[in-house]
Amino acid sequence: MGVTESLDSTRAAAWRAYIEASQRLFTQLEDDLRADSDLTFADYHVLVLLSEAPGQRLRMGELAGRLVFSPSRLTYQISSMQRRGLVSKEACPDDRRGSEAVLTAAGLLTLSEAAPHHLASVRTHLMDDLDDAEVACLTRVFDRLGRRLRAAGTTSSNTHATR
Amino acid sequence: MGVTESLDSTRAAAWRAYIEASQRLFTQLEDDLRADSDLTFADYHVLVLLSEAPGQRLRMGELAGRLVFSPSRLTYQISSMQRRGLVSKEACPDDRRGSEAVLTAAGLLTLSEAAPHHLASVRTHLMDDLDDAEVACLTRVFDRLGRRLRAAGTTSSNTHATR
DNA sequence: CGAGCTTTGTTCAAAGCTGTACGAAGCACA
DNA sequence: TGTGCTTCGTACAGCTTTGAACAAAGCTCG
Repeated sequence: MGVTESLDSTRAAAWRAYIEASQRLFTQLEDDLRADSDLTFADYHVLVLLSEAPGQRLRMGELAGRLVFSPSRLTYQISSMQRRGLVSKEACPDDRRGSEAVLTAAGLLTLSEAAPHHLASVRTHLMDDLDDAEVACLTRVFDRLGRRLRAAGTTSSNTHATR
Repeated sequence: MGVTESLDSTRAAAWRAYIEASQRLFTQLEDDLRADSDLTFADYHVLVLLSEAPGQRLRMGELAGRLVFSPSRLTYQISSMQRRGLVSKEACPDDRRGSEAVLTAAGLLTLSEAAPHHLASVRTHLMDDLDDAEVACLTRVFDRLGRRLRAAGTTSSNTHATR
């Protein structure tokens, strides 16, 4: 019997469906990805972001921000990828504190081999089932949400009205 | 430029927005939860599921299935909660292989203290910003997705049309 | 019954992730 | 120029998660 009151029942249902399905979707995509490529979801995203960046390189901090990774997690992630030859790390020319992750040729190759499978997997598990209105709705909702959370994260402070 | 071709651009945008915002949302909720309760998102969900189950107890497998946890992860999760007194573990009467997790009084109390804060956090970070049509859309989309993935998981086999 | 196959949950080692503490730079302003 | 504050990324210790290997029951059919 419901501790769930305080979220009206249609919203509670939405919330649960969203959580559970997302969880399943992410694990499914990870599994597929690993089945045909030796990459993690995280690895894949690093490769995508680097491949799109000018010079195929990004500052650690920038990368961490976009991936929604803690700094230490990113350090770990990148050194793991470095060991496997997917990226290299260079000192940042204009800020001697910083370093940047750079996509290697091997990394780009790996990405280009993995991408078709991964995208197919995204399509079959998620996108093929959505009509255009639904896609539009998701985009609207999650764009807005992402913007709000990004903003909230920047301006410190714990703003969920608890008292 | 883009390895992203093969997903039309509106869908690619939807996909990215969804991934990033979800990631941010989950971390935000974890942080809030931990800030006012000593619980993890996982802990919280275990407590909710047990509190709703008849007899406030569930088989390990059942729980793992609903949480989308691997068996070993659930074993670890439950023993951690057991150490903290939130649940206990009993042998299953009718199947001597099995065991069930049982909610303790302390667990229930902890949940009832944490729930209002957590639900407030879900509201302010997500739900308050959604109009009814959006809620309906999310429910429809993720319900369907969840059902499909649940089914796919059951009937083994790797069905993402790769070849 | 009882020989094999399946299901349940745990264990263990290896890998991943978090938070805290730091060292090294930059930056501001007297 | 130098003193203190901030930002960048890393290091390390400890916890979490994963996957493979298992033991213990159940189940099926001859």
